[in-house]
Amino acid sequence: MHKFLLIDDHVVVRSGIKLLLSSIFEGCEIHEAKDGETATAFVKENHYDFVMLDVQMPNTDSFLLMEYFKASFPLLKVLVFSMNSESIYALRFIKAGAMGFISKEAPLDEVKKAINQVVNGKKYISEEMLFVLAEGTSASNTNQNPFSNLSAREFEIVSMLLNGKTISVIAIDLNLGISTVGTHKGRIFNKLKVANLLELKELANSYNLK
Amino acid sequence: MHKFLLIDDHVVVRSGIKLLLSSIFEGCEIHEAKDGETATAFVKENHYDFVMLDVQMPNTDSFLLMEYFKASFPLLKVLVFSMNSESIYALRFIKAGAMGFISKEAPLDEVKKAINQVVNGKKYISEEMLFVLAEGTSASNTNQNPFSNLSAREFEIVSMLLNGKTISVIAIDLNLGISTVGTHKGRIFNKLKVANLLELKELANSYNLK
DNA sequence: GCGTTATGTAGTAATTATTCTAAAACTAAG
DNA sequence: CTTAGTTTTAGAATAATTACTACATAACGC
Repeated sequence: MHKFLLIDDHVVVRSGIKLLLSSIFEGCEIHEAKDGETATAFVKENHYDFVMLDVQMPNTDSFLLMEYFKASFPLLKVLVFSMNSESIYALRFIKAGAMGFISKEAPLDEVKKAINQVVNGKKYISEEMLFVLAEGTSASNTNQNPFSNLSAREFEIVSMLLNGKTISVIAIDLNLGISTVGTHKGRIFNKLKVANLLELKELANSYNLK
Repeated sequence: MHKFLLIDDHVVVRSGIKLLLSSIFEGCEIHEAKDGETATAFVKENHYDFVMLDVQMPNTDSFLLMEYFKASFPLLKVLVFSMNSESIYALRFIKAGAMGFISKEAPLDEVKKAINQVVNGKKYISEEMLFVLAEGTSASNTNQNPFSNLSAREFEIVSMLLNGKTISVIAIDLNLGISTVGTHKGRIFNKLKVANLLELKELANSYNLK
């Protein structure tokens, strides 16, 4: 009989997934954890066919949790699902050993497919994810951290941007023309594939960058 | 027979709620809408016992949707549910005519209670909500949450800013002049005592606001 | 070494954002 | 119903940012 662990802080989400799982795997056993602490307690005591892990939970760093799972239970299959389809996260989770990554916005068929694949020990990566992965690896890029592709100057400017400095302030600080800093900023945004400061900040946070 | 409308962009959430509703109201009819457009089409064609409305959806301003419901179908009962338990939203939705507000983090019993109340034409307000309401009305307004000092429009714009939208995009979205939005933004920054978007984001995060 | 690509630098033009001011529109209190 | 305060709205002027182009160097691949 199948045995699953659902990790998500929202009751309704858990109910939804539970319903879905029950419909696919008749009579399966499903445990629910509302945070990382509960989850770790569960995995220590049980053997699960697979674990569904939500990305965003209060009081829980789900990426850390993922790493813990891989370190302590290397055979545990983890399917990560996220509110935002943000593929930035996806890549990191896959690299950290997740068997799949699916957005909560995905159609039901897609979710089912992902679950089935993972339960059968196959990796699941969505179309769009594949695309992003291809982009990322094609550039002979074994660099896990996108920030390491920045030049020294760019990195210097990134930190200042992350500290809330505007390009004109940065220009003064570094004795550069405003448009010079602007050019750097544009190139930084291109390299990191972010559209605005908030996305930059988010990306930086996800890499524990200050 | 009961007839409900679920408005939420996530399939799993809808499944969860659907399951819950079916368990309470045997044989009820449930329609699902994944965005505001679909939702408005539905309410025009049907009479619902009540509507469950998610706060955060892409391509949809749920607050605007709420106002539209109240304007066009004053008798329609709306139960708003939100990812973040933050009551700032709650107050605004209640003021705009929602019959209740419930967090997705709330225990199942609480959700059931809320649904039952609203279906029976009673308002539902949770314990913590009541507490906050009391605080808000008391004269000594040492409001813990600076965001509650924002006007409705300001609040609307803050959420959009936090979603990475620029002033000009917001202006188009809301059919306002660019300088209007700029004025709002300036006042928001003053009220919240932040100097830039990153600080705003940080403040918002510290109050668990999205 | 030589071509190619990445980096650091700006000027100029176009686009966007901010500030200041102020008029309606609305709300609440008297 | 009037008045005082708040909110929502912009125009105009100013300021800041971005986009595009350009060029000199530096680094890199073969």
